[in-house]
Amino acid sequence: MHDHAPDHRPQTLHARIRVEIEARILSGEWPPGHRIPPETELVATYGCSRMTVNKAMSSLAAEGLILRNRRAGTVVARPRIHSAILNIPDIRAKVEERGATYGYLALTDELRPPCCVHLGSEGHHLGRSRFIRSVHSSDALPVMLEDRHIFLDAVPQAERADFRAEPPGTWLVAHVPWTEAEHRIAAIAAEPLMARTLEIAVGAPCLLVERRTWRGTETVTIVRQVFRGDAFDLIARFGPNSER
Amino acid sequence: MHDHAPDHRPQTLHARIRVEIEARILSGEWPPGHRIPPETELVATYGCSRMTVNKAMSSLAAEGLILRNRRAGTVVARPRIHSAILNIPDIRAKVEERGATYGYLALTDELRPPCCVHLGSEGHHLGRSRFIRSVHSSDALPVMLEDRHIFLDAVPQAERADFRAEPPGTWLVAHVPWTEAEHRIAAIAAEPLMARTLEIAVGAPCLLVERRTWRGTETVTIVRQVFRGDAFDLIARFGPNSER
DNA sequence: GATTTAATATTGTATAGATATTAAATCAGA
DNA sequence: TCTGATTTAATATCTATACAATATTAAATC
Repeated sequence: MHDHAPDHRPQTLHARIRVEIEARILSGEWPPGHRIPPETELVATYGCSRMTVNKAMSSLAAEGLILRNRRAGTVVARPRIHSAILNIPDIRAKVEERGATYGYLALTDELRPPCCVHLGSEGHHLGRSRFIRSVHSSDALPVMLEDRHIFLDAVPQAERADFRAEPPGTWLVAHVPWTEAEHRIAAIAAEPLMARTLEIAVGAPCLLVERRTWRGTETVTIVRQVFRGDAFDLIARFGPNSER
Repeated sequence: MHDHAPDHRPQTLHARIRVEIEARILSGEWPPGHRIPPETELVATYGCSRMTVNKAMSSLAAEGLILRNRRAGTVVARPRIHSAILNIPDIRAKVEERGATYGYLALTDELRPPCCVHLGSEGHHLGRSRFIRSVHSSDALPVMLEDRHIFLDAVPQAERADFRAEPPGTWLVAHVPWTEAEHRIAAIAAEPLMARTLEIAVGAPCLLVERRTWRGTETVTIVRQVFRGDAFDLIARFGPNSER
């Protein structure tokens, strides 16, 4: 096994500038809304021409990580909702968007010792986590059951957050900057516990969404959501030039 | 209603070059693998500097529409599989990747007159279509039932294609260039016909994927796929800098 | 004080030229 | 025929400069 984190130092100058700024954004050092130094200043710090800085910044802008405006300058973009699939963490917004009343109830909320998870191929060691099991409802009809781990190494503030009123998903999108996510989506039959909680028959079809979210290399959260099959669809749109 | 196709002529030179080349790719005039004139030649045809051409081409490359190599030149990329969700059209590849034997059987194959579809909000008028209902199996176990329309206005060659041996999804990815797609994913209970075809119990959970695919403004295909819930998952990965 | 006008900072676009990097093509030598 | 060195075509990067577009700020005017 010869993989010491393969030293992805970029070869070119504009790429170096790009990743340095990107790193500051992803690490949270430059949070959404933070103003990025103007090109002239970056030219001075990196000792290169403005075209080179411009190339780096343009590419970050093309990725949606920053917003640029003439005279107004450049700021870190706030994390946009990526695709409709990622909308699901914000089930509250989805429910309210339809004019229904959103409801949330935490059933379990506890700290868990470090554990190994086997989602995906190899088991990665993850630190302490806060575990929340909750039910989410639309107009008093329970539509989703959620088991969520939030890993405190990545998000230490989560230890003191109050999840009795605010759902952890909502709290996370407000408090944690840029993330990547991996999803597994499947159709399953409701097990007795799910069926009782979601008020459906045992064996009724449910949509299972398992999501693991990262910031950089650290795992932020792992969620397992079970939706009533008759109440929720996922919508996703892709294309070569989608959502740019 | 004042929307005469809002004249999206680009304001800047590099944008103009970009969309002109993009148009040739999306229209199929330059199919996957086609070699694009080198920068020096484009400089001559557009009468601009090489940096300007380079900016246009770099942005197409960043979007994955073209592949560029020093000395080797620039070619149109072949439509890559976008995300694991879009992998599903290529169920054949998925099955064979696991070492299983892929099987395909067309149950219905007919031409249908122009129709209106109501997927999404408003009903768009779509022209004649070829309709194929088929079963896809893994090691002789039926795992997916597919109803597909291919719209002949967008893909006239589809009228003469032979779908007895080759699944229409496979044929499409090979013959139709860049597309966008919209998906709806849901969990449903197997209806009697599905249950009989997929050899499962009536009411068993199934994953439903409805996909509508476009090229430019024309609808290429609309598919409705029902997967055995116990046999298939979807995997999707997203992030600010995913799949670049 | 409100409104218009001018100055200014910042990004966007474009040019011309220099050099570096890569990989295909060609050719020389064994 | 194979191998290895050399040429060469193409993209990649970088610099320096100029001007354009635009939003903010400051000044001037009513």
